[in-house]
Amino acid sequence: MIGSTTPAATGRSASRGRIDKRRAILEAAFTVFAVRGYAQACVQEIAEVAGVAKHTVYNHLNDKENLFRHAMAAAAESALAENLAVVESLVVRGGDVRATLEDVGHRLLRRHCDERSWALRRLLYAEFARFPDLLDVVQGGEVNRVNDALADRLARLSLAGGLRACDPVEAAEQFLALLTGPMETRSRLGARPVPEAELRAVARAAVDTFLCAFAAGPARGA
Amino acid sequence: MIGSTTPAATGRSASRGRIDKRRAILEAAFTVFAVRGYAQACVQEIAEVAGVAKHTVYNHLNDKENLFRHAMAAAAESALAENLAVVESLVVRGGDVRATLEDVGHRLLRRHCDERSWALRRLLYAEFARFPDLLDVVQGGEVNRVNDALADRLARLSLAGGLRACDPVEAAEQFLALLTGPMETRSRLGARPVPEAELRAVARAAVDTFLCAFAAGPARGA
DNA sequence: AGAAGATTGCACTCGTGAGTGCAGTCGGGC
DNA sequence: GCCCGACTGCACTCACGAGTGCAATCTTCT
Repeated sequence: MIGSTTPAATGRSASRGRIDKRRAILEAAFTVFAVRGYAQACVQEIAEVAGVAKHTVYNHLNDKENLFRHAMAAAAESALAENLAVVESLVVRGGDVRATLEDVGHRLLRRHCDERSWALRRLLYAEFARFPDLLDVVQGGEVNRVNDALADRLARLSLAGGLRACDPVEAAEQFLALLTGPMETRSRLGARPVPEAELRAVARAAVDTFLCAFAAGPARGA
Repeated sequence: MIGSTTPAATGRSASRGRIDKRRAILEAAFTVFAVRGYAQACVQEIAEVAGVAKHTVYNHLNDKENLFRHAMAAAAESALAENLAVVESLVVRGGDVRATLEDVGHRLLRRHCDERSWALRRLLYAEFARFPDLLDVVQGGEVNRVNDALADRLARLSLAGGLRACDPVEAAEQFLALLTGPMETRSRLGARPVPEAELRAVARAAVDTFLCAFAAGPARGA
């Protein structure tokens, strides 16, 4: 969606119409903001991409600022939901902790590396100085809550004997760090699409190291 | 320097003068860009902060774009030098690998969390879409070279028996990830000044986990 | 059909900031 | 003392984009 240059992904066919223009506007806004940045993005273009008149944009969201905030919030919310869904799926099956962690890690990495996620992070970094509250809207929900959810799961895993006793929050923090840290360089801020195999390799390496530190008994790397 | 609001850190006393105005301009430019972002920063203000006439800015650097690029390059270069200096100091002393790693990790974290570094990263993220070559100027030198230098040191450490045999590049990657990853949330994109004790704790935790995975013999956490 | 509200296209105001031109000033070298 | 080049202050042009007003049109509800 982000990379799309086609003018109206949502509402061109029903050009003059009814549907949820608002959603189309927010989506288009995020797309354009992602490409141009806040200041360079002009409302006119957002309206065009949304397949809507500029006036309509101002009808739904009064300001460019408001538009930006809501677009970011919407994007963050959907990204958060995706990540949480992945984390929630981390359940203690038979006893194959390694495979489970690798799978979850890999899926988290895929989310982390897609275009929308990178755009969200770039915009957050970019406009954070001018929109300090953005951090609460985006980061507060995005990173912290994923970390907390992961900590919950790791705690369960620990109690079930899959991991050694540890501070689950710290463990989650390090697991996520081992996953996402290496991507900063590998995907060039999202400019380079990282092949699946590489994602898998990074996830495997992260789990290797993670399990060396946190596995329950006589654990050992691959 | 970044947080300073005083108009001329370098060249106000010798207002009409000779010295290296250019350096003052680049520094002022980075300061202003860091606070306002590229688009919102106006050349007039940069000139004022540098203690220089707007015209002089255009004399030294033709464009706002050029100004931005050079300011970023200068800031990145100095940041890189600082980080490399820290990594270079990682030498195999007696045999206290853990203490050495913790010290280096802690100093890297301090660099990573200071205002200039965060500003540099924020600007890179922010304007990367409009200045794709920025990544070569900044990131190419910044992250990769620090990683490479660290990999060199870890390889030496490994040969000397301080670490188990491993891919030093991957080890360096994970060590840096364990260090910087947790800071993303803890310092709120650089808005929250992280206390020394916390930096030290993160460094210790990173080294703990790192050594669990990469220590030579019968290594074990703290 | 008719009314109400949303939507549209267009033209407009207004502020802002990049970049330039010019005339005057300063400082150092000859 | 004088010249040259860098620097300065000021006023100016110009492009761009946010936000508004208005009249016409469409959609939907009754």
